[in-house]
Amino acid sequence: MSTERSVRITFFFKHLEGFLYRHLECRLNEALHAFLQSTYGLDFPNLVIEQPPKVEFGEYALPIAFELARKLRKAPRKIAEEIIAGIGTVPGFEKFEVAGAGYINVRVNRAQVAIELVADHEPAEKVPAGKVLVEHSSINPNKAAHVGHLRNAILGDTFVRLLRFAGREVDIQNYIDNTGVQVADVVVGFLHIEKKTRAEIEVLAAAPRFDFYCWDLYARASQWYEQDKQNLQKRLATLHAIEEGNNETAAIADLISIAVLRRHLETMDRLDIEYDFLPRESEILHLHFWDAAFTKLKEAGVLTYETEGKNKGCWVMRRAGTSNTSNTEDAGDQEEGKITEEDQKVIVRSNGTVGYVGKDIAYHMWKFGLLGRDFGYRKFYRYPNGRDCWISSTQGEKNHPHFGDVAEIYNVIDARQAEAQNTVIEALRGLGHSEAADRYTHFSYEMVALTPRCAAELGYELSEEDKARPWIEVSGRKGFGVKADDLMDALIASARTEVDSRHPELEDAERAAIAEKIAIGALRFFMLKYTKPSVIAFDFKDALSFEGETGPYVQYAVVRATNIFRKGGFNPDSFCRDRIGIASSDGDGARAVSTESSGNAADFGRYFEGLDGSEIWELWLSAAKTSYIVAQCIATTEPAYIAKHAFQMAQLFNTFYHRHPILAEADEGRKRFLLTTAAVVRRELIRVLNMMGSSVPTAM
RNA sequence: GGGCCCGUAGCUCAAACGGAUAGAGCAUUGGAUUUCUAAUCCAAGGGUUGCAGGUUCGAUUCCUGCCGGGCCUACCA
Repeated sequence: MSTERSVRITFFFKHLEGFLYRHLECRLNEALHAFLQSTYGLDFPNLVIEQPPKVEFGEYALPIAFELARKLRKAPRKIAEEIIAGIGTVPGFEKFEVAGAGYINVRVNRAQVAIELVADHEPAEKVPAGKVLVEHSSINPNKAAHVGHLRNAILGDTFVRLLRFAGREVDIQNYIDNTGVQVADVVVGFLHIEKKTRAEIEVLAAAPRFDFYCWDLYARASQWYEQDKQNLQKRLATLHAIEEGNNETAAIADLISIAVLRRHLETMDRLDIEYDFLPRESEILHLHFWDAAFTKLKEAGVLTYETEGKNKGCWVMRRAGTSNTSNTEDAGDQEEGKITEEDQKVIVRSNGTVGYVGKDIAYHMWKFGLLGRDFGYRKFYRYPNGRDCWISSTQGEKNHPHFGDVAEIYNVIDARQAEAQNTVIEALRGLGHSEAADRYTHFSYEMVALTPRCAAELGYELSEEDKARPWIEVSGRKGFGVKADDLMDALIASARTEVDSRHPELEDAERAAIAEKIAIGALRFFMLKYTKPSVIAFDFKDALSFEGETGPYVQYAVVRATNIFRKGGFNPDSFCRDRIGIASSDGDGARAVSTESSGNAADFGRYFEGLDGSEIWELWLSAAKTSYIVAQCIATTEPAYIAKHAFQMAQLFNTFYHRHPILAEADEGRKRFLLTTAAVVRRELIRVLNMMGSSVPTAM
């Protein structure tokens, strides 16, 4: 395990460039991998690299020696020593040391990381080929969006931003189910309960917050069905008329769904959430996507025709998650591929109509470019920034962007639909598109429910049983829930009260703008701080909080950093460039930035020494982790990590801010170092907030 | 009945791949230099990680069983 070998190993590093946390981790991984391979002939496909519990232990920790102890029949400490002796030097690392019973703690070259950060130099990544499609929101266009939809849209939009940060090209789609029962119910409400004419509905649809009107009407329609079961016939007739198209009822349904859809886009635009394309179920129907899919599904034997039992006359497929590996003894008795009734999912009903899973299969074949058909496209909505959002249409415009035909898809859909999603995946697999199925991710998350207390606040009467529940599910049918716009209004009003009392000197418009940024920042952070499998039991008290682990806490850290530069007469955005600017042209910052003047990046090493230095280093380290966290978020489809990261960095910054009065610092070199620290952290915080879809107010 | 998810401090949540003393926020209590500083900072108390086994050098994490809760399980979408 000579150094010669180490040098040779070094030669094969794929990630020679980069000194940020993520690059160093990759390089450490490769160095270790190569060493274990060449020395012990062992291959570890996924080596564990941890983060030590405390920064004093270093930046990385390797528990590998414990794992090797058994295989090599040696003490872990001994193995750890061997590895350290054999691995030699790795660029960017300063020291490997044995700790505890056999950990290898790894220290990085702090100054080198700092130089990289100051230069804001992120080496070009090898980005996987192909486009990514993220589908999110997908709100039924029959009533106002509520808190549950906010969670969906915020998760989806943040994931899009994370992917784009990682260099991926992303299409954002919002699937619109405009021909289903939910829309039919509102149509029934207008035509049969309120007995409105088309002209009257048109007037209502043009009024502000038409979706709120529909919210109530939808709940009334549900009640109306319960009053008299005969009324359900109206629903059925309406549904048929809508699916059929080309009639007055369908036209009214279209006008309603379009108006509500516009409201949804406006609501989401308040959160800076945009879409590229809105595929609608009506086009999946009218452009006969299903026919094309049906033929292929039959040919591939994915669908089977039932000739008896409760699903007689239906085309069914195996429900995902049910086992088709029947006991071998039984196999002889049963026909090949026979699915028990319980495990059957009806795709085509006995009356020949297709259910939503079938339509979803066709839609997903289209997404991967496997259907052989395409939508028509027309422009639908223009965002304030000038970008267009397109919608599906039977007859489209000639020139339109190319949608679909993507390499990977992520569907942001709540956990209740896991089985349906998995059934679509299995259908793709059954069609022989395993590689597509493997790149199909159901981005599953749990619902937003309301705490019993919150429900009571909203004026709902609760049974004793309900009061004892941890949460109560939102129900559109009952009109039970918190509307997205109402929540945003409440947040803005609450933030506004605070801003008014803190900054009476500011103009009204500026105070309004500040309150809005705080409100949106709070909301987005709130929806992101919970991990996906956690049900959010919504409560106004938690959501309206602007202190502690919240979005405004992070925004405030940035405002504080900005204040330092303003008071000091510096430009925070160009501060780092001005420090390092001239020197980094030959690509190697470490050498190029010499120690010609104190306060240069290369000088930073000494400021990281000692206890005080280590504390500041922890802040730099956090700032260096952004791309690492992003990669982790994408790999685990978990945006919560980015919120956690933002909070932790802000927390470290606030401590730093409190401990070091920067502008009062007498030592010029040290002052510049502290300013650079603030500039770098500020930049990273803004970057991370942008990924979470929020921006920073001018004052707080 | 079957499938999926959850159970961690008084409350709300973290702890990717099994790893070092299980961490935050809120709430409670006590403190913070007229400063770039209070939407902030520091400190204290608070834990048998639902229960019982198993695997492992090591389990909040993996396996089995039980207890408690949620969701899915329509010729609805």
